[in-house]
Amino acid sequence: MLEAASELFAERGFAGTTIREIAQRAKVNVATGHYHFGSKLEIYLEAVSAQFAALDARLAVEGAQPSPEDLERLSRAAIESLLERQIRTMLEFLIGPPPAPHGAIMQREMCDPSEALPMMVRELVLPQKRKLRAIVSRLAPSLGSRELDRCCFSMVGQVFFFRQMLPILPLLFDLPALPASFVADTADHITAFALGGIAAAERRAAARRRARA
Amino acid sequence: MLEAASELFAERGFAGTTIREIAQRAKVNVATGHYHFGSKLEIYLEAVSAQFAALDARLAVEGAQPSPEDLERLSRAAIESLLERQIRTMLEFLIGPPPAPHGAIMQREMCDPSEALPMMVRELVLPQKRKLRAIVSRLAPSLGSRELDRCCFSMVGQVFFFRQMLPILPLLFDLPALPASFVADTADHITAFALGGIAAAERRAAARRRARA
DNA sequence: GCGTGGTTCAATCGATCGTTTAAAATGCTT
DNA sequence: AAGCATTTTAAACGATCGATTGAACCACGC
Repeated sequence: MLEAASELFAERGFAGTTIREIAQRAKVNVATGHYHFGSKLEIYLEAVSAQFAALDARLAVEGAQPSPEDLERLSRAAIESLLERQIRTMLEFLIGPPPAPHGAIMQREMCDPSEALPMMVRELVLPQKRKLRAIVSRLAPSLGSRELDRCCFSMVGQVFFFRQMLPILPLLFDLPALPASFVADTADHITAFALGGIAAAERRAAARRRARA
Repeated sequence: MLEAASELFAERGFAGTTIREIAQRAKVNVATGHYHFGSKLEIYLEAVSAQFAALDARLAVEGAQPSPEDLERLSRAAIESLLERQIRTMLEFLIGPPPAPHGAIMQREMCDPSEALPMMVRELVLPQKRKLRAIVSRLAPSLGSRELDRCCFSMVGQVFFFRQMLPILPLLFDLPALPASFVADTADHITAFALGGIAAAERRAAARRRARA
C-alpha cells in the first residue's frame, strides 16, 4: 500500500492524489489507510519515510567512500574518477534507471515543503553533500567552507536540473527522445565542467589568499 | 483577478488552489471567473500567459544584448561581464527581488506539465538559452552544438537549483537567514565556476579535434 | 465450537470541489 | 427615462473529497 502511495504521490503530488486512487492501486479498501495510519497526511509521511529508508540502504552499499586518510593518499586522477562516480550515482538516484519515485517526490517537496522535507535533507542530502565536500576539498585545498559549499551546490544543481528538466529535455535539445547513454553522457559532461569550475574557484581563492598576504 | 490567480497558483499549485480562494482574494464572485474564462484550467492558462507576457516585456528591456557582429568585436573581459549580467538577470527573474510568481509557477510546471509549459519554454527559456549560447560560443569556439547546449544547461541548472533549494538553503548553509547580498554573491560564484567549466570544455573539445586530425 | 482482538469491508457522513443557473445590477444607446 | 446587452451576484447543482461507521471477516486460544 505504501508502495502504491509513493508512486501516486510522486506522479500527481499530495493534493492531486486521492486516497481512493491509492486504495484502488493497492487493491484494498479506502478505510484501510485510515485504520493503519490515521489520515492522508500520515499516509504520505509514512510512504515517503519508507521510500527513503529503503533508498538509504541502497546508497550506503553503492556509495562506499574511502576514509579521509585514504582520500589523502589517492592520486588526483583517482579523486577525479571518484567525483565522476559520485555524480553518476546522484544522477541515477534522481533519474533512474530504474525510474523510482524519489526524484519526483523530492522535487515536489521543494515546491510544497511538508514535515518530510527536513528528514529528506538530513538523511540524504547532507550526507551526499558531505561526501562531495570531501572530494572537492582535496581538489581545491584553498577553498573556504562557504566556497566549498557553493562548489558542491554548483554540481548538485546541475544534477538536479537535469531531473527537473526531464519533461522538456527533448524539446530543449531538439531530439525526438533521450538517448540510452543519456545518464553516462551527462555524468561525463558535468564532471568535466565541474572540474574546470573547481579549478577556477581554487585559482581565485589562492589569488585572494596571496593578495591578503 | 488574474493577478490573484497567479499568486495563488504559484503558492499552492493548480490542484491545491480553489477558485473560491481566487475569487476571495480578487474580491469578486466565484462565477465571474467562469463567465470570463470558462473553466479553472482556462483561468490558470490565462493567468500564466498574462504573467509571462508582462515578464517578456521586462526582460526584453533589461536583457538587451549586442548583435552577433558586435559580440565578435568585444573583448574577452567584456564577454565575461556580459555572462555575469545574464546570469544575474536569470537569478533575479527566478528569485527576485521583488518576489514574483514566475519562478514558483515554472517550478511547478516541471512537476506537472500543462498546456502552458511549451509556451513558457518557447517564449522564455529558449530565447534566454539562445543568448547564453551566443556568449558561450564566443568563449569556447571549438564547442560543438550539443556541447554548447550542455554548457548552457550547466549554467541555467545552477541558477534554477538555487531557486529550487530556496526553502532549505538556510538549512544547507547552516545559516539563520539568507544575506542581503545573496543574489549578487551567487551570480558572482556561478559566473566564476561556469567560466572555469567552459574553459575546461573548450580544452576538451580542442583536444578531441586535434586527436581527430 | 465459540468468543475475542485485530483487520477489512461496503456504505455513508458532512464538507468542499468546479460548475451552472437565473435573477439582480450595471453600462450604454436612443 | 426606457430598452437592451453585458456583467455580477447569490444560490444551488452534482460530483468527489477525506474521514467515519458498524457489520463482516479472520486467526487463534480455550
